[in-house]
Amino acid sequence: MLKYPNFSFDITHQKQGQRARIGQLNTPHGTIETPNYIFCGTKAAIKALSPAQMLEAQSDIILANTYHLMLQPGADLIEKMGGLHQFTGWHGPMLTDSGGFQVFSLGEGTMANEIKGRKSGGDSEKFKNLLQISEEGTTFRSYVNGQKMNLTPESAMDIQRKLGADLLMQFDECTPYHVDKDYTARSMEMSIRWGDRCLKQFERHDNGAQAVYGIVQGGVYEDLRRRSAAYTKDRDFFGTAVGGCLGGTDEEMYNAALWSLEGTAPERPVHFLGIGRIKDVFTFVRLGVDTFDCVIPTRLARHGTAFLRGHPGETINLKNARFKNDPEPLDPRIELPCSNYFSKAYIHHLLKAGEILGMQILAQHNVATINMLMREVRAAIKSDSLDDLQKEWLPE
RNA sequence: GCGGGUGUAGCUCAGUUGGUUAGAGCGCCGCCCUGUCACGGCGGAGGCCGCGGGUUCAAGUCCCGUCACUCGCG
Repeated sequence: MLKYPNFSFDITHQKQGQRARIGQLNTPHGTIETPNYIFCGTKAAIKALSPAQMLEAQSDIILANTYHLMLQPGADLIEKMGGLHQFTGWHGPMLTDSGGFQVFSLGEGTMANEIKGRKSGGDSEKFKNLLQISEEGTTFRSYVNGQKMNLTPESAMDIQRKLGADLLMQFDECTPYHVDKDYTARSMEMSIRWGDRCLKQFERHDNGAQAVYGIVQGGVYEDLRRRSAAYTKDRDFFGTAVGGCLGGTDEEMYNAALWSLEGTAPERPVHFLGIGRIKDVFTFVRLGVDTFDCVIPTRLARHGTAFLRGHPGETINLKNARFKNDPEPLDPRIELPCSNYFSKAYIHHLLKAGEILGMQILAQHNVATINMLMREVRAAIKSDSLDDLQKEWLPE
């Protein structure tokens, strides 16, 4: 039985009858307060931001991706370089995703495209790299050099062991949206078997430095979600992650998450894979989610969009002409030049001129804003004032 | 002064032997992005085709004139 001696999750505050909670997630590379947000450094880099800039923005934890790093530069090299912490210079807690999502995204394109029936923006050639999904695992072509590669539950765990992050994900299949319940059920059952293989492989090399999360699948179907949740609860996972397709609407997403979380082990940390707009944080913190990860803060930043506290709709598009003459900074409440010094006019100009600095400023601003959100959410859970805080962040 | 070239979208240019609502790239305006193959994706606005005549059923395309810019020669 797996014990995870160097990890623990302490729930320090939870009001009777509510799922929202404050916790401390302890890892060999430090402790983070939860709820918290894990920023995506897919290829062992937060796009446009250095570790120092991430710390300035008060980030606690980041994530990297098995799939991308196995292709380039390879898990063996990162192991040789001392693991991800040493390699990247990020010395706080880290999580690695298992590569399961890429099995899906390479076949289908992005989640949003798939749900909305778009096929990856017209360039479907880009997404024909997936060769096969079978009980054994997956076969695909490297987007780096076209080489045929494969990923199995065992190899996903071995690679994550070499990468050396603190928190690991089991290998799973992220079930698409446009498949029937039968396919979703079979996919979920396979992810369960894959989860068992992951735990077995993990245990074989376990040295206490890492901890594994099981992933709840089951698409948008209540019985499948509950069954998958019961499975993760029964196994020796350190944490529970909610993954897969959650549906196309807020309501579908809420239900899928609810069904996933109601039956999971309440004492384990809960991670919500791939979700993380401001409204989602408010919604899912109330369901007991402890950590989020999402590419949205950094991707939107690179595309010119800033998260803004108290702005209807969460974001503003700095490329809009209305900011051309706007001398005000983004948000004086954040004590960083990215938010309280540079004018919107300047950021607008940088984006229009194609200067990298524009993306850097917005990326750090978005990260800092989300971190401010998480701090305030934690405080609000403690003082039982989430509703009021939500009104401040998301006015009508 | 003589000879040649060029004038088409904000910019740089395509526009077949004359033939439907004149195109592209960039720029401009806006929308999109939820376990990142992503400084990306989608859409929109915008043209007395230098100007004036003419030939023709039909002219951005041919002819004449004119203006501007440009190159060469005096």
